[in-house]
Amino acid sequence: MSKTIKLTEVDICDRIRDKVLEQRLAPGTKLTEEALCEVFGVSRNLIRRAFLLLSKDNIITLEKNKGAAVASPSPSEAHEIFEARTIMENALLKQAMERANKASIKALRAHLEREQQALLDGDTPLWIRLSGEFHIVLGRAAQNAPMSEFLDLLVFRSSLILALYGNQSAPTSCKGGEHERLVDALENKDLETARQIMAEHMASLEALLKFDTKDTRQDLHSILGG
Amino acid sequence: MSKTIKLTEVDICDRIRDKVLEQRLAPGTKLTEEALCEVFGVSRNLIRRAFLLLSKDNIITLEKNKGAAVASPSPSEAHEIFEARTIMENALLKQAMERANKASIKALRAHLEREQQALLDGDTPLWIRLSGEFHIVLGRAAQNAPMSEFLDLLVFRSSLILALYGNQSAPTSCKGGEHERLVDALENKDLETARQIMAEHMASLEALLKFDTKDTRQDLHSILGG
DNA sequence: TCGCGTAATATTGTCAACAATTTAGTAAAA
DNA sequence: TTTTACTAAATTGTTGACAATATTACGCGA
Repeated sequence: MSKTIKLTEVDICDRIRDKVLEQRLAPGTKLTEEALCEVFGVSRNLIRRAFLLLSKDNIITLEKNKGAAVASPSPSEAHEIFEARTIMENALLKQAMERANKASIKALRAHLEREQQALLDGDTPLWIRLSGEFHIVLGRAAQNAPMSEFLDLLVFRSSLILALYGNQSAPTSCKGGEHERLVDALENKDLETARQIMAEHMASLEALLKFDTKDTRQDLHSILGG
Repeated sequence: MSKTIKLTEVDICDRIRDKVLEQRLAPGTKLTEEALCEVFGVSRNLIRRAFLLLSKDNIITLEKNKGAAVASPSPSEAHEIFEARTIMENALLKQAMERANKASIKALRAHLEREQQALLDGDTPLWIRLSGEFHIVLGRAAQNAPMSEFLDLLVFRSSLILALYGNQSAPTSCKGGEHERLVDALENKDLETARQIMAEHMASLEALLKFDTKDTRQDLHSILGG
């Protein structure tokens, strides 16, 4: 039997964040304390602390006496986040170019494998998450914790934005081997090429956005339960 | 009589952060819940939530069953933070150059006044805080909330680092009118000059660091009471 | 049917008591 | 004196009950 380790507020955060990254928790979804208590089998106290952390990352909104809801970034916020992300990805790319070693290249290649596999398996949520996580792994290669953690945050928020405004019918980006080409450029220490691929990649992501609102309700148990 | 508005966890965060920015809360200082309850006149619940937020910003460390202490960044963390800050200041400078308007220039000039006044008044803690806040105000001029908020964080953490490793005997930086010259360059849309001033400014800040540990204990009531 | 006010319900916020853990203090033995 | 074991105190972690607030449901009159 699996020993049930006592969950912390951070664990709960991560679980919820993952679902956001997988775009399985839609923006605007109301998160009630009671429901999450059941899902995670913990007390309200812990849930409330997790909410506090998530709200600090702008992954949920927390309004006094109104509770928590998955964040639903406005178009202008969306723009700011993509702008920030473009700048950060570029800055980190430069750092990564200088510092990437065998280990980080290997980690990136391994990640590409997993992306590929998820695509083959038709596991779309996993693939979406891995696509985002690629940029997180890439950021780690720059070996600057504050910066790569900030990028993490922007990647999470990007997921939220894509879930909200992403044009699902459009051919999904990242499938065109852009991630692979980025790793190649990194390995070859070809900063200019890497920058260009990244710029195109970011632009194509942002091009997916269509700013007309949609609204969805969801069942927390089925999403967070697993 | 002044109506005592009910404090939130965020208010308490801010109060503590301010003291960090003023370098009045030394790195390593233990923060007990009970003591802060008295200082702020709130329940432990709120203090614990404030701790959670502060720890997420790496302003305090929070260890299970051991409680909170003002963060005490290691030399390598310090280096990462200054590196990140240098990159972010540069990136934001470019954005600010493009977007700064009358209002932001005015805000910066007003801030310079306050710095000057604090210096004249001999109010060193206030001056230290305002020196840091200058960069926060400058960041705001870039009009990208995620990025400028990230810079805020780095500025706070820089204060911690300077308090820890700063060479107090050395002639303090920022007094040489570097902030003024930055605003001038910004107003003249002279990016190259601005970049150069900023680079020198950051370098001179980092040059103040001397990595030999010191250890201090402090009285929370007298520091946080006001 | 619609608007409005009111009561019932659900949800969030707060607090205080209790449990678990760490830290400080004390005394005995080497 | 130093070390160790043990006890007492202080500190942090957790829980559940209750208060405050918001949301919903209902009934009434127009």
